[in-house]
Amino acid sequence: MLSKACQYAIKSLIYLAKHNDRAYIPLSEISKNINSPEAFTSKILQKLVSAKMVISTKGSRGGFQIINHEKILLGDIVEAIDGSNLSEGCFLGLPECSCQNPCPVHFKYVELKNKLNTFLFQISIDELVDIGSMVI
Amino acid sequence: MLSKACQYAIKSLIYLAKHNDRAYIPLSEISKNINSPEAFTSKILQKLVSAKMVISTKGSRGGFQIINHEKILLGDIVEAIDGSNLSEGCFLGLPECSCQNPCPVHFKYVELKNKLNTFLFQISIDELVDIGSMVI
DNA sequence: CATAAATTGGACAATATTGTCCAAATAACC
DNA sequence: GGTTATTTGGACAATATTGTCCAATTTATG
Ligand code: FES
Ligand code: FES
Repeated sequence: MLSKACQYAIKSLIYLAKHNDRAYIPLSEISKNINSPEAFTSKILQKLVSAKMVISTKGSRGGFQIINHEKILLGDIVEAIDGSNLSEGCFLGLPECSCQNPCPVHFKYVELKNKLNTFLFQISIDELVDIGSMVI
Repeated sequence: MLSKACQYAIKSLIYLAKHNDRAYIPLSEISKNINSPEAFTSKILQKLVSAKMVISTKGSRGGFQIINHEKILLGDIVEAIDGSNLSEGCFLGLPECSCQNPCPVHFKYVELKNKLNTFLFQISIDELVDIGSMVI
C-alpha cells in the first residue's frame, strides 16, 4: 500500500519524535533502530529536511532533529516523499476522479477515500510515539 | 493505490461483462475500449484466464469471454494479478501485522483495513456494468 | 590546526513494473 | 487447403523504485 520510502520516512520521524529530548540524532542510529538501508534512508531524510519536518546539521555531533511533531500528519509525509497523496485520483486510473464523469467504482470508492483521508490526515506523529514497536 | 496491471484487469473484466451477450471478444477491441496498451493487456488477460475468471479461444472469431461475473470480486482480481491483497500486511512494513506485536499505527490502521476489505470483497464485477464510463 | 564524525549530493547498480515485438499455434471461413 | 484472425509465450526494452558508493563539505573537539 505505502511505498518503502514512505514507510522508512514515517518510521524515522517516529524514532526522532521518541528521542526528541536528546539533541541531534545521526543517520546511523536512526537506520539501525528502524531497520532500514542506511544510504537510502539518508536520501529520504534529505527530503524530510526540505519539507521542513526535520532539521539537520553536518559534522561531529551532527544529525537530525524533528520539528513540530504535533503538526506532522501521515498524509503530509506521504506527500512529501511520494509527491502524491495515495487517496488522490481515480481507482481505475482515469485522468479525473469526479462525480460528473465517474468510473464504475467511483461512488463506492469515494466512501473509502474519506476513511483513508481521515486516517492520513488526522493522525500526527506525536500521537504515535508511545504505541507499538518499529523493529523486526 | 492500485497497480496499472490491476486497473487494466478490472477495466477489461467490466468491459467483458458489459458485452457478455456477444460471444468471444478479441483483445484488440478490449484494449481499444478501455484505452490500454494492447500487448501489456494481453499478458494481463492471460493471467485472468489462468485464474479462471475468463475463458479464451485462439484463431479467427476468437477472443475472451468472462465467466461467473457474479462471483468475481475486486479483491479476487487484485490477488490474481498482483499476488497480494492490498490490505495485507503492516502499514509500516513490519513482517507481521498483529495485535500482539503492533506497530505504532496498527490499531488505527486495522479499522481502515476493514473498510478496505469490504470495498474489495463486497463489490462484484456484475454490479459495475451499468455504472460510469471507463474511457478518457 | 588536525582529526573524527557527520550530512549532502552526484553517480551508479539492482530490482520491479510497465510495456513492446515477434514467431508459433490454432480456429474459422472461403 | 490456403488465408486471415486470433491467442500464447518468450525475449526484449523502458521506466520507476529501491538501494549503494564515494567524494566533498561541515562541525566539534582535543
Ligand atoms: S472516477 Fe474512478 S474513482 Fe472516481
Ligand atoms: S503491525 Fe503495523 S499495521 Fe499492524
